[in-house]
Amino acid sequence: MGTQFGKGCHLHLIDGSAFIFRAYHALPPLTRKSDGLPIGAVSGFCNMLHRYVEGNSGPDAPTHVAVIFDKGSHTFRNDLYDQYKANREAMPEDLRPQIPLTRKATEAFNIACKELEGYEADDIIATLSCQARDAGGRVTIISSDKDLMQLVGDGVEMLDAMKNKRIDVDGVREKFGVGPDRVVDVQALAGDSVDNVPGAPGIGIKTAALLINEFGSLEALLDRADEIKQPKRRETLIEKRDQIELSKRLVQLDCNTPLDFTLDDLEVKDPDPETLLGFLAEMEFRTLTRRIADALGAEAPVITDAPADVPDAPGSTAPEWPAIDASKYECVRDMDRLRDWIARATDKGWVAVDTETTGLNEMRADLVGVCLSIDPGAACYIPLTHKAGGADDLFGSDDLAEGQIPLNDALDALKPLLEDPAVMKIGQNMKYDAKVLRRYGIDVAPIDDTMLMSYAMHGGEHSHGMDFLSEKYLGHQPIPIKELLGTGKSQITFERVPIDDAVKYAAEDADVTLRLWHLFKPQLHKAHVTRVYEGLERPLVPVLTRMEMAGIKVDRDTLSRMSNAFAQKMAGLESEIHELAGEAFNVGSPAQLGDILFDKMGLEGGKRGKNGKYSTGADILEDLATEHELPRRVLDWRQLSKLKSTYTDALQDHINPDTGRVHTSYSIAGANTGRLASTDPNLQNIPVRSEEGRRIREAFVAEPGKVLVSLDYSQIELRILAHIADIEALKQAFREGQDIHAATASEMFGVPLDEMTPDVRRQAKAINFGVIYGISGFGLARNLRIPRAEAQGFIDRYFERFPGIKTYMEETTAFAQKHNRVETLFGRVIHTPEINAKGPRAGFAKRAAINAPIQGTAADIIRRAMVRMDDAIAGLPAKMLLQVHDELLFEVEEGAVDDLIAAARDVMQGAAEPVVKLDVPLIVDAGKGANWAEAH
DNA sequence: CCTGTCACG
DNA sequence: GACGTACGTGACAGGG
Repeated sequence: MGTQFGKGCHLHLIDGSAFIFRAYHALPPLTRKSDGLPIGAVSGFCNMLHRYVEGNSGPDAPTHVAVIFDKGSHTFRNDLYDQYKANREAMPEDLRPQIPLTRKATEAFNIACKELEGYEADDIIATLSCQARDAGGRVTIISSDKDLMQLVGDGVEMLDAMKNKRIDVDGVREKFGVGPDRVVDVQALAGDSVDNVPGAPGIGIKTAALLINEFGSLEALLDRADEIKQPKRRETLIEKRDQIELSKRLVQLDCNTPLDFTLDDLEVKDPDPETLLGFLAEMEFRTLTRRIADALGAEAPVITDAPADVPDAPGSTAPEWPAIDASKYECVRDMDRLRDWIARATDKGWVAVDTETTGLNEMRADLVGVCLSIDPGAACYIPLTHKAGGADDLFGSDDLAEGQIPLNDALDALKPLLEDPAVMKIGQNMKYDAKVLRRYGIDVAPIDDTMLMSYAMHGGEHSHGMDFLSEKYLGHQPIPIKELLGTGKSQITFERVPIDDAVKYAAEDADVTLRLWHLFKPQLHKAHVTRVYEGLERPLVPVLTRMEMAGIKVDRDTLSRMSNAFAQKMAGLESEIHELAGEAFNVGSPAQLGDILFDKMGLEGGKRGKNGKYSTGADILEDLATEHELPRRVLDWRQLSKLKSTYTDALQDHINPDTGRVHTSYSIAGANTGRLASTDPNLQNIPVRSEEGRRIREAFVAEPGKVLVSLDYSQIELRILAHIADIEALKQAFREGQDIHAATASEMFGVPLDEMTPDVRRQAKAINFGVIYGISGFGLARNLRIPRAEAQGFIDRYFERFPGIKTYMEETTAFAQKHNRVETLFGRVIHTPEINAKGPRAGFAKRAAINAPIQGTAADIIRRAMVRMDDAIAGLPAKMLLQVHDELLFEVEEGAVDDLIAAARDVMQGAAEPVVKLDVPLIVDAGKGANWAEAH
């Protein structure tokens, strides 16, 4: 052992990605029994590794071995050619979570596992092959990928593990018609549809080989292309020379990848039975565990058959868990202890993580401490930047408290753990912690999030905050943060909390989170929401993290000027209003306004709300406006007041001084239907409907040299309704690209499309939206300002023309009444706990139940688009900034606008597939401009 | 802290 | 027959 790689050595290089895909496609979609984790590909992968190891006896056995994986979707080839591998299908959603597990499997077999950001596995294989060959050793590449055939020769061979067929120089010649040294020339000409390498159109492998053999090399061929007799072929070679040369650079493997290890690190090692069997048992591979235990002469660990017994009732925790006891948590104050925790977490494969900070704004808050928890009851707090002097120290020293690991030392130690692909990081609302840590240079991954698990399983049932979940599912009330920080004016920040108190609070949070994870993880499967969680909730965390941290540039001067203009106009309106009223009062007070309108002025139609005050909503003032001038003035004043206070004033306070941009925060688990919600500030309700309001969007601008691009789904909810309720007439109208509201009106009222009046169309539009909302005669009447009976007549006629809609509404409410939930097309569950209630609440629940699958499916679709978007635009100088339910807003360099629109539109229009094949096309409209008003 | 109002999809 | 209703959000101001 320990000899240097050289003559007599034999290196095996396994193409890990090929193994994974083979395993995935060869096996049915197996899941782990206890929790439903998809596991088919990992199982096949382990079987293949095992078979490989078993077959490695004899004189030809390798002395060195490594499994090589791809890493990152963007490589230097994408820089050469942005369409490289662009038509690759997205990774199946149930495969993605298995990828890190195959790395872990490789390590469990004690085989070196190598990858390099920005490089394909093929390049690493090429580099190692060259190194091994130059050192005088032999190489076997275990793969059947033709892209690797250029490496064969001089002691380098390939082995197709499936067919157990060796590929040597003759094998390559058989496949390509040329020797390995000319394989890239042939590939450059023939191209590759799988990797989207263009090549020379009309020339395949056969012709390419013929030409290369005739001219000797690609360069000679291109230089002497005019000698070719066939005119078509000659022209192609001359015209497409650039494209062919680019293709060669794409297929040419890089033998000089910067590796951070040497061949000697790849020496064959025997597996450690305990590690390997432990991993296999954790995966619950019964047969394979037994087989390998036999082969190793070790005892097979017991894998229980029963799924983990998970209590659903509050307070009934698993019996082996210790009680939650805040006095038992460790305070980590030196590097030795920290390293110990990190080692234990790495070994375990998962760790609950919670950060403590100076505030709730992730873009501004500073890190104060980090907590880890590995087992129920085993949690620690690592204080980092607590200040000396307690909460009652009025002058609060700025010196750091004693006994804390220097921040940078701790972060350096934590970074490998938090970024380790083989260790699951568990959090409650992990986006918060990920954003904070991202500002300290740490990219937390992979992650699980108990808040999102609860959301996937219990959406609509209850909230998903940690305190609530702990109380309900663990029967434990965590220490309220108020006890540490106080409230109101005397509130302190976490850095002022004495470390001893902080340990109890913070470590408890990590402990609770870990316990919730243990409870929830196996339940996802039973609740049939694994796909939803894995595909629609969890992957959004890194996407939103990037969007929120990018922020959007907002021009303060524009807002400030508008504020002043609004203030002036409001002052003018206010004095007019006072004049009309005959006295001064607070226009902004609905109570005072009501008294003026209905008591003092004696206008008709005063309705008192439940607090005994007159109602003065916009619809009421609108009605009064025909009788008196004052209500119109109030309406105008209110509009300006809204625009000023909520937008032109408040938005300025949200401009981050460090970035000059506004960073919203999206809550993933905020809305019942699966929609996102935007807070601090809400950038999903920036005015657009009124001309005056829309101008606020002029303050949302692109950086110099860049453009804002907006893409939005056209009528997505109506399209989904047409699909779900299966309304042929609507589907047809969408397929033909008709104006859907006009088509509806035509169908309902028998008016030909070319005779349609705006008013009839408007009514049909109101009905279409009403249907999505769970239509009622009252609601439609109010919206259209028509008598209730007339509205009911419209609805009746609508149902007559589109009976499928009525059926959908009835079936959906019946389903909800029976199951207490409804579902989207993608399996998102929305609970409807009020559906069987008595009284008006049932009506609310019914309409919500009708609306939820439609709104929710639309929400799922744009979530899918967002999850795929990063990969789709990876090669472009563009960033996704905002989501507004059916719209995505990007900031992109001017030159790349068209490319971005094409790429993003593709993703959005195809976002339902392959899980759902809609009967209607999804159409995405695009706009661009220097600001959001122009782009939208 | 709750309510009314109003901005968005 | 009466009851109150279009679906989903978040922010701000007023008023107790």
